[in-house]
Order: sequence, then structure tokens, then C-alpha cells
Amino acid sequence: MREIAAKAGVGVGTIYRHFPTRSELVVAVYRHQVEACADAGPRLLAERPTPEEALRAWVALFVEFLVTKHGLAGALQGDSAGSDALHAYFVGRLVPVCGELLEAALQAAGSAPPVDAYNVLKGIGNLCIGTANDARYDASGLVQLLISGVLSGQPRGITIGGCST
Amino acid sequence: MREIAAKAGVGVGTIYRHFPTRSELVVAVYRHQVEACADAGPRLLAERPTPEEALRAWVALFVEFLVTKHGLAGALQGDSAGSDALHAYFVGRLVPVCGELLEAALQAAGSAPPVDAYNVLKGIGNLCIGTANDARYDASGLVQLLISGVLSGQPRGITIGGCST
Amino acid sequence: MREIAAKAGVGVGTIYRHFPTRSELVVAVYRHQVEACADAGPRLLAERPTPEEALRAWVALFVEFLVTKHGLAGALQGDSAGSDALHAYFVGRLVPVCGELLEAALQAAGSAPPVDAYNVLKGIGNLCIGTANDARYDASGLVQLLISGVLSGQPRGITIGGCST
Amino acid sequence: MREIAAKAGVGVGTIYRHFPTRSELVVAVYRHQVEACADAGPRLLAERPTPEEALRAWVALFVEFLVTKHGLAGALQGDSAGSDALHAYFVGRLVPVCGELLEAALQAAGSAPPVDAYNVLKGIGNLCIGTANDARYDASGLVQLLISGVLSGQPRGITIGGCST
DNA sequence: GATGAATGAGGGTTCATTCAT
DNA sequence: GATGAATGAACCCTCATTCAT
Repeated sequence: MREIAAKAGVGVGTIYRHFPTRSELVVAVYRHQVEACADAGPRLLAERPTPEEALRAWVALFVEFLVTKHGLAGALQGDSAGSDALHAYFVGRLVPVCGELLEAALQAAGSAPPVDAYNVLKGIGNLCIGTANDARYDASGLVQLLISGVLSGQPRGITIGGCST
Repeated sequence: MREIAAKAGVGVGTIYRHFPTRSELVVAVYRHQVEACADAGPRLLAERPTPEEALRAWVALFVEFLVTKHGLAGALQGDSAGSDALHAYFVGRLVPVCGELLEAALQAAGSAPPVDAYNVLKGIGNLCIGTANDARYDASGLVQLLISGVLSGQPRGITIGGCST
Repeated sequence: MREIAAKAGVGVGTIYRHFPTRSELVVAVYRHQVEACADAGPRLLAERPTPEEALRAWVALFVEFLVTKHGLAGALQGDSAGSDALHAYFVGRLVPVCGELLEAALQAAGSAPPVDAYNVLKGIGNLCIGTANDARYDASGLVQLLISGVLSGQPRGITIGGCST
Repeated sequence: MREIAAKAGVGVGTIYRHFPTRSELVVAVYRHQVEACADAGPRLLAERPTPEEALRAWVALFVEFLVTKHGLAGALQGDSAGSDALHAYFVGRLVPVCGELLEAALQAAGSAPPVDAYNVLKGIGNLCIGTANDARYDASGLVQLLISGVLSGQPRGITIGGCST
């Protein structure tokens, strides 16, 4: 907090005045881009030649956002009480958007949805964790591969301890 | 730390004597399972009918491990100074194993490797973050879909701001 | 402060404009009642049949005032730099009044004054501390007993460690 | 806390180790003297020629204690949650002692008890507030006068607004 | 070697006071 | 003259880490 205030060039009290809870602060910090991301969904679906391209473009946008805001992705895990509101905001705002793009792309591909939009969104979020500190790690590439997997419609047999599930 | 020491039935000082850094402690805690995981790679490759099945089985094993040890996945990011050794240990021990499985599976599928084993391993690790607190989140499913994507060999055109990359 | 300002329906800055120090604020808040208390002294002395009754009635009035204004009594101790003015105001205004009543009562009782009016006033103030939070505590009763003691004119031998003082 | 720790020549953590709650700290600080005070009650009753002398001697001892420990008396008001335990400790330990002395003295004086021991104890405590900062204030004298009043057995008519109560 | 008491940096939060509007 | 947003000192508390025993 002290540090955040210093970086923002204000006193700690000022932060508490504007954002009584930690969540409100974090949500506010990212609101603009979350909204931009949410708005981009329908637009991309309309503009792009295929739903898959729209989905991929949107996902790329989201990844760009997560990667740029260092550490945001990590905060989205929703573990601590403080970041629950952030998590809820992201989920509430972006899951529907992601869901629409996903559905369109799956329909076009003739694939059954292997996971819901919530999982896709959170998966993307997770894949973007730790990007800042590891030049070797290519979150964007992995995310696109995840999308490929999601759209592939392949049956995926998981096997643990010799027992296929 | 105090808690860990208490659970281990020793004093905190004793822990510091044996594991000067936090990483070394965590490494020690998980060494057994990491080794088991590493050993399982070649064995699965020999046992399973196809390399893909071997890869999927190994990945399932790894996910099981990460998910079971709550919070381990998060510690693998290697961000903080403290967990560098852990990160290095995981990477050093498991990337070769994962790489071998991956190469075999890709060769069998006739696909070019879209990402290296390091990225696959870290991607899996990331996808397993936050599993404990979110029943709705299906890390295992996403990981298998990521593998599907990796093996698909599909060209993946990412497009940001209208520019395909 | 914020709270006081809110209750007064003004901004905090306004309070500071009118009452640069905390004491001045409190003095102003209670001025009316202090003046009423001061005025009551001579009147009671004239009205009541005996000086003791006048003194007891005045003391009851003062206690009523202190007890009603929760926390005022505590602020009168004059410890903190901030409440010095308040202390001075109370003492300056009420000690003479209390002194006159006390002198009259003592004279009527034929007792020598065992303490001065300042001490009696401050003793009363102290006895009224903490009234609000403790239904079991009867400040008023104790104050009247203190007055009884003051008027008794009894020699009081204090003995500490076997040494009478 | 930081200040207390500094004065004690230890770190803040050390204080918290020994006294998890603020109350426990304060209680501990005064325990020795409270116990000494409690023990002195029966002894004085046995040693002194009259119960009143015993009571006055005990009260003098208690005042001495309160006055010496600057600020303790103030903390006994029991307002804040933190000092409730202290208040309870004092009351629990000393009210019975004070009660016994009081009863004996009242019996010897043939007076009916005008207040209970709790009120007497708290009254004494209150009278000792602010002693440190005010050379003119004679807490000890007032306390002995209060005792005189308590033992006088005089009916005390309180009159407010012309209405005797 | 083992221990755990001591440490104190660091994190969170409040609130009296100031000062630009 | 009034306002209230901004400030930051001060406070509480935790816990990773050290070090004397």
C-alpha cells in the first residue's frame, strides 16, 4: 500500500479514501482495459471472417492485456479474500464475452465444447502468470495452442495409474 | 515456517540449518515425487502403446502431483528470489523427461513442435495454479486440451490489432 | 473530528477555522453549561436554607453536567497539551464559585477547610469519569460522600508503612 | 507498543510473544503490586488497633500504588476493550479485600454502608487520576476525605432542580 | 546439532490536520 | 469564509530469520 501510494505520487490515506477495500483499488486499476476487452468481443465476431479468427484475436487481446499488466494474471486466482472481488469482476464481465466467441467458433468447427468459457478464461489467465520474469516462456503461444486444443474437438483420454478416465 | 517446523516436530532453527533457503526446503519436500515423476517418463514411453498415450499419462501424473500439493504450482513460477532453486530443480529434472515424451508424440503425429518442452512444462504448471480454491476450475481437462493443441500441429495465426504474426 | 463536523453539519475545515485548538472547541461546546453552573452558585447560596444544602445542590448540578456530557470529565484532567485551555477555563470559572459555597458551608459547620476548592472541584471531576460505561458505578453518591468528608472536619490521619503523615 | 518495547529494551515481537493481548501485558505489569495490595488487607485488619485505621492504611497503600504507577488509574476506567481485563483483574482481586476492611470499619462506626466496596474502590481509583501532572492536586487527601464521608453514615440528601432525592 | 526466544522490517489501517479551491 | 480531499505520522500486529544457549 505504502509503495503503491508512493508510486502513484499520493499519500496512503488518499488511496484509502478512494478505495476503501483493496479489491476496489485493483478493480479500478484494470476497469478500463477490462471494459475494452469486453467490448472487443462482439466487434471482433462481426468483423472477422471466421468465428475462430475472432476468438483467436480476442484471446490475443486478452493475453496482451494480462501480460502488459505485470502480475495481474496472478492476482486473478481469487485465492485471497482481497482479490475475490477482482476475480468476480473479471469473470462476470469477460466470461459471457468469451463464451459467445467460443460457442461461435465451436459451432463453426462442428466440435462439442470440451470445457466451459469460465475454464477457458481462467486457463488463459493462468497461462499468462509469470510472463514478466521469464523471457523463455511464451504465454501467447501456449494460449493459442490451448485454443487449438479446445477447438479440436478431439476426445481426450486421461489416464492415471493405468486407469483411463 | 513456525507452522512447518511444528508439523515436522522440530524447532525452526533446525529447518534453517538443513535448508538455508526456502527453495531448498520445498525442493526437499517434493524431491521424492519429482523423482518419481521423472522416472515415470521413460517407463510410460516403453509401456504405453503409443507415444501420445505415454505423454498424456505422464502429464496426468504431473498434474495429479501439482494439484495434490496445494500451492506447489504457484511456487514454481520462479519469480521470487526464494523459489528460484525450486524452479531450477523442476526444470532441470523434468524438462528432459517431458521433452523426450513430447518429441516422440510429435514424431508419431507427424507434427512440428510448436513450443519447446520448457514451455509445455511451465504451461502445465501454470494451468494447475489455484486448483484448490475453485471446484469449478478443471485444470486437468485444460492441460489435456493444451496437449491436444500442442500435438495438433495446426498453424496458429495470432492476430493483434489487425496484424497477423 | 470528521464525526464532530458531520454532526454539526459543517466541514472539518470550518471547525479548525473557528477553534484552532481542540480545547477551544470543547470550551465552546460546554461554555453555556459552565456559565449556567457558575451562575447557579450564588443563587443557590441565597435560595437554600443552609450553606451545606446550597453546596450539595450545586455539586449535584455540576455532577449532572459532567455525567451527561459523556467523557467531558476525562477531558478535564489537563494532562494532554490539547485540553489545557479547557482545564484552565473550568478551573478559572468554577473554582471561585465552588470556593464560596465551600467556605460558607465549612463556616456553618465550624470545620476547618481540609482541602481547597481547586481540589474539591477536581476531585468531583475525577469521580465522574467513566460513568457512562458502568451502570454499577454511582458517581453522584460518591461525590456527596466526598462532600460529607470535606465538611466533617475530622482530622484524617494517613499512615503509610507505619508512619503517620 | 513500539515505544514500550523500546523502553523495555526489547523488540516489539518479544512483547507480543509474552503478552499476546494488550491486557495481559498491563495486568502483568501491575500484578506484583496488586497482589501485595490484596495481601496487605487482612494483615492490616489484624495489626491495626481499629478497623478504621486498617482501612485508612490500606487505602493509603492503594493510593500510593496508583499514584506511583503514573497513568494506571486512568487505565482502570475500563472504557476501551483493551483495558477491560485490567479492570476485571483489579476488581476481582481488590474488591473483596476492600469490602472486608470497609465492612469492619462501618460496623465499628455503627454506620450503614452508603456505597458498596466496588464503588469505593473505583472512586479511589478515579480520584488518583491525573496526579502526576498536577502538583496542586492532592489525591491522597481527597481519598481520605472520601473515606471519612463513607464512614460518617450521614444521610446525604441530593437535590437537583429543587427536588430532593 | 538442535532449539526457540528475540528481533524488527514490513504490511495494513486510521485520523488529526492542512491547504488549494 | 467554507469545504473536504489529501496527507502522512502513528499505531497495531505478523512472521521470516537470526543467534545465544
